Amino acid sequence: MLVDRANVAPKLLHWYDRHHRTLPWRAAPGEAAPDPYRVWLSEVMLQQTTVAAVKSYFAAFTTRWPTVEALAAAPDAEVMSAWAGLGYYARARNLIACARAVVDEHGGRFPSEEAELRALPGLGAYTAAAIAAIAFGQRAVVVDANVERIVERLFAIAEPLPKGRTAIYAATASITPDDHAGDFAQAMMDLGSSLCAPRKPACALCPLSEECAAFRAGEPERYPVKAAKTAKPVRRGSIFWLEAADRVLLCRRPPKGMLGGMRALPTGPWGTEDPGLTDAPIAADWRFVGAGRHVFTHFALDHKVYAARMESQDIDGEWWPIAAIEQAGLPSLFARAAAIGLAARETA
DNA sequence: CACCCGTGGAC
DNA sequence: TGTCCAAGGGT
Repeated sequence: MLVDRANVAPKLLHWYDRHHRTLPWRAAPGEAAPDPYRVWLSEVMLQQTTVAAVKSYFAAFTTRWPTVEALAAAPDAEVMSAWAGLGYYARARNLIACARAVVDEHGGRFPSEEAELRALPGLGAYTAAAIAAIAFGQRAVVVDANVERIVERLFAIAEPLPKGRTAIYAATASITPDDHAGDFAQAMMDLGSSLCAPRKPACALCPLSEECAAFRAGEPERYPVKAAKTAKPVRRGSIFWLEAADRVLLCRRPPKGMLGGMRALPTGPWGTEDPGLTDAPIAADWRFVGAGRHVFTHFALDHKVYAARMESQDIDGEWWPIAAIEQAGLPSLFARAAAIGLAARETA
């Protein structure tokens, strides 16, 4: 027996009326659509990032830059610093570019058509569809990891990703309603984050269990089917805490690549061997003050932190007041290294 | 298509 | 402690 496609959206939307999450960027079901700027900002922040992590950043950004015009007018460095700690920093670079494109090319208003949204920096297939549906009430097929998992279970699609995406998109399209596509998409997210979770789905409470092929087959946890992961290599590097007159030397990372565009502590390239003091910014009386491991998406970095003082500030870089190091906008790796340098300073 | 790109919480 | 993974996009 096939899934009764016509039943899915009504059942899901009814469940959403009762069980929807209340979130700062979201309208309650049936309410007027929220400000497209806020929808866009939240969707970009939520890319591969948890709701819990996003909340404080969303509040800070919308307080400081309430409109897309305000954000477009902000200096790059301020936006990058405000994003520090949230990760995937290409999103922040694209956020700036997108805000300026909306102001310069669209008169400060986000386009309402999915295809036009898709052409903006940082907006891929998912985000463009989500904004079109949530902010503009368009019928758009919104497919993220939650939707993929739910749809694979509903239709028992066992073909591994990414090859299975074609079938998943078609199946999602077949259950997406003409009206309330925004609520439908958000309902799928809420269902995926609660009942239809990756592990131990709560099928007994699920409004779609009667329609679900995986549930009827007794194997909901079979999905999603994923390829095996490869082990993360370990790289090694040194990070340098160089201070002079109550300031510490910071630099800015190259615009692309790891932590691109972010303020940072000096560090050489990261490789398989411990570089020691090879890439130190200056010859000095360096002392080892601590070590750590930071795990990135596709490698881990074992790093050592070295500290030194010098008399002059005669070296290229940005001499940042140590007392304000928390405001430097350092990504987590360097924020932790700075904490090590700071602690060593107090015991020196 | 395969690979690159962060982070912190849950288990 | 290790593993998985969260509202993906760019190249």
